[in-house]
Amino acid sequence: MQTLIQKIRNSIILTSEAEEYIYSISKEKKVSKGEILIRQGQMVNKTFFVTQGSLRSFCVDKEGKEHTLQFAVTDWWISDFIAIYNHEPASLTVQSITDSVVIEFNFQKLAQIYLKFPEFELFQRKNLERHVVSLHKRILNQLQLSALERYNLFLEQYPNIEQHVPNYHIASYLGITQQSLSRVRAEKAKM
Amino acid sequence: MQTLIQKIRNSIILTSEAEEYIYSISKEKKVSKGEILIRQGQMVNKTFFVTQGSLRSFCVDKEGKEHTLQFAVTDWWISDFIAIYNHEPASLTVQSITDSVVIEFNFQKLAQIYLKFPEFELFQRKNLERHVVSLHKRILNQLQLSALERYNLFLEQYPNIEQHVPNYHIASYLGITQQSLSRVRAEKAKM
DNA sequence: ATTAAAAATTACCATATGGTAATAAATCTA
DNA sequence: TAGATTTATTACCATATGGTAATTTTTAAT
Repeated sequence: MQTLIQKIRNSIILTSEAEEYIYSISKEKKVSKGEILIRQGQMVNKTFFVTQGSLRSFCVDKEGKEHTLQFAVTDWWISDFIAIYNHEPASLTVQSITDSVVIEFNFQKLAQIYLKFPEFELFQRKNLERHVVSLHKRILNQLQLSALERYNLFLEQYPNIEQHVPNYHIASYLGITQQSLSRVRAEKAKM
Repeated sequence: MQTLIQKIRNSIILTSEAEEYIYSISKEKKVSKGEILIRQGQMVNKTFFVTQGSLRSFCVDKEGKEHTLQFAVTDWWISDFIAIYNHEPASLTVQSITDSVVIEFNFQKLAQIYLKFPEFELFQRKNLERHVVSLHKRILNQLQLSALERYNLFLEQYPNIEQHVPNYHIASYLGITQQSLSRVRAEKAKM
């Protein structure tokens, strides 16, 4: 929890009232490997801040194949923003990849923070700006890089995740099959 | 310009002082087809709001191939947010696809609006939230849909753009070559 | 330590998409 | 309207990635 508070203080001045409010609407939660926090098809009203471990969000297509939208490691937020924004059932599943610790927020209560403590608008705008930039980069990478290049970039961006995340999850993030990733890794090893 | 003012009023209460400030930091600009507003490699300090016509942002990879990140039609913003956010030269080119009218903002002056008129934080947060959701969808579509499915979705999302935008731009947005798009269209026509 | 389960690799062939090039169609311009 | 230019299509073959399935390796459980 201290890590989140610190993160907030990096953007804005956090009053003790606001800090108290944050504590009042959140709770720390230990989740074990494989546990599902948001399930595709169900209504979503939670957002999670990761303090330990790693999680991912993914959708399952009509053929049953999984596609990973996001990996979340320490200090990242994860939820199904599409569902929350559109007030519709989750199109994503959020699952813990390792034993993890998250801070769970009720989304509606979290949304009220902007009314009660308007300084959080700035905090959130900064978060969203950063997020938009990383999504733009992801899209450009997907458009112009080969599977090998995308994999190398992934290893740079998530230097420690490889030990914890099975390759087929990485493949589903990169937009290739696990077999293709395996081939890519074999080629890479040769070089 | 009225369309932007109206858009702002949909989110927040716009004081006359704020409205005046907006006028003072912006200028309407007519741009003709093919004109380049931001050039890859140069420093960026402008953001554009489209009131008429359509534009696109794209990068050119090492082999000279273009990859379209975004199409912007009436009521959309376009710039190179990666460059602005990271204070680095443009990685994108922003080009007018048709004769268009845009409102040009100096980005630094626009950024000051949050200090002068904090209500704009809410306005921008809403914009960014909507944008994040559409980017999440785009990534999921890219991961799970075939070229044909992505093309059909594109036609739904940009129902009128097809008449104005050459197919090779659409192809570069979908992540395929123009020849592949042509094949996809031929198959589609058969059905 | 042994067994079972999960994950990763490899091989084979299938398929979608890419690249080059030629042609056709559409659009622009004088 | 004629000619030039741009855009789109098509054909051919090449290549990257997908799908199925068998095998090996790693991890987890008893």
